[in-house]
Amino acid sequence: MRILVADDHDLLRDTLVMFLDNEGTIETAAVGTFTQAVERIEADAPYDLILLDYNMPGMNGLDGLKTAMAMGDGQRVALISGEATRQIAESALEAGAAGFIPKSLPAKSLVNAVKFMAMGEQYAPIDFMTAAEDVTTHPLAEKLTERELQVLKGLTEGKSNKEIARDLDIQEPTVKLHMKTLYRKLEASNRTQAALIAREAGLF
Amino acid sequence: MRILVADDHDLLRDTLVMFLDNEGTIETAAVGTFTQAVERIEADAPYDLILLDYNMPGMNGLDGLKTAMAMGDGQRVALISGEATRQIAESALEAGAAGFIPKSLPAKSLVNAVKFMAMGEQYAPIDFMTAAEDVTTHPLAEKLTERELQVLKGLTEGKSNKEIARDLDIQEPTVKLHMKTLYRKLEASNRTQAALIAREAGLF
DNA sequence: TACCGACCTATCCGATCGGATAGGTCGGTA
DNA sequence: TACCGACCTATCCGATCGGATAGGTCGGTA
Repeated sequence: MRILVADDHDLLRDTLVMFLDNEGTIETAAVGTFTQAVERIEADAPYDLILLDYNMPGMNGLDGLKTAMAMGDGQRVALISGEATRQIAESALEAGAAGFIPKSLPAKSLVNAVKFMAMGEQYAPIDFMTAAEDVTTHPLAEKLTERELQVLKGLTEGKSNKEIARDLDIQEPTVKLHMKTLYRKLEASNRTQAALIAREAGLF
Repeated sequence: MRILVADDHDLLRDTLVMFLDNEGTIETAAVGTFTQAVERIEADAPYDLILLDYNMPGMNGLDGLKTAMAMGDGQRVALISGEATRQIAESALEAGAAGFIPKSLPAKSLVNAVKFMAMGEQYAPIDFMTAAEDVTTHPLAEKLTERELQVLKGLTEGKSNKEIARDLDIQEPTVKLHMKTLYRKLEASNRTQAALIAREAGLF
């Protein structure tokens, strides 16, 4: 069983490699950046499982996950992260990741999860996926309608009303209507404040 | 030598405890939240060194550090973090922390650092403190004049040009001038983008 | 059926923004 | 002294924003 670990935290790498090597049946490789991971996969594929740190250099969030999954003959790739939200975990699993591992997991569970995934299963810690729910599904987001969220997303990308209208295929006055509602709900007095509040709340 | 580790990442706790216990001369206790750490210190003080995770529940950044240091007869406390910036590390050291440990450290160095600190020394990894310097003193900030920074600060607070002008005691046209220059330097096409870019870069 | 919430459109208008143009002060340097 | 960069002010104008007012569709529920 061959596993590749890519994480810029040497400590996690060292630990994981040590625990996995102790299993006897597992052969572990480890690198510290996404670029190195890509090189390694190109030279050494296929792996039974690849673990990618969500916050490592070059990773660019889920982009790196998708890139890695597309490599070779369709690699099994799992995300590992200390800070990622439940939303990110869900997006990763939807995108076809082999699993999601929060770094808050005990070493033993972590090793078990890795073996589980290397055998072809999809893994995510139940408590993380459920417990975090209320916290992560931002209270703000619940107050907003679907359209308002779409408009807000455009705003947090620095777009003008006209651009947002074009992108959503609606008229500019409608965008303004949603903006007005958004300001009220977010307690903002202009678009810049609304954008900052949305970012602050971790939306998008 | 008695050491207390407080970190919500079970993996890190397990690893650290294992490595330190292997030393023979070190007795290690471990907890998962700041509240537990406080209880443990009250019951069990003094420790030769206490390691606190910067991002753990109840920690509230440097507040937890200061609280812990003030306990008992003046505890020696070090910060450990996976995500903290150089600025945070410096603030911690200035506040009198025994040291700062980024989680990117290899396991061996980490254990050595802990022992070093437990013996009364102050520790911080040289490369982290220097290498991060250029990154953290944001390149953006260097390109901006003092006035431009003041105007940008107002913008990131969601203020209008008129409000910024009043606060800085200059005329509105002058604020607009600085705005125009800011858009050019930040490669933004409107105030919302400029505000988001500034926040993204960690300014203010 | 009556009503409601989410959504969409149109029109109007004052405020603000974004950019240009033209002028100035002041401290520091070739 | 001549020049430059950082800063400040004023005026103008088209574009955009923010808010109000009035009207509509459509699916779901009392």
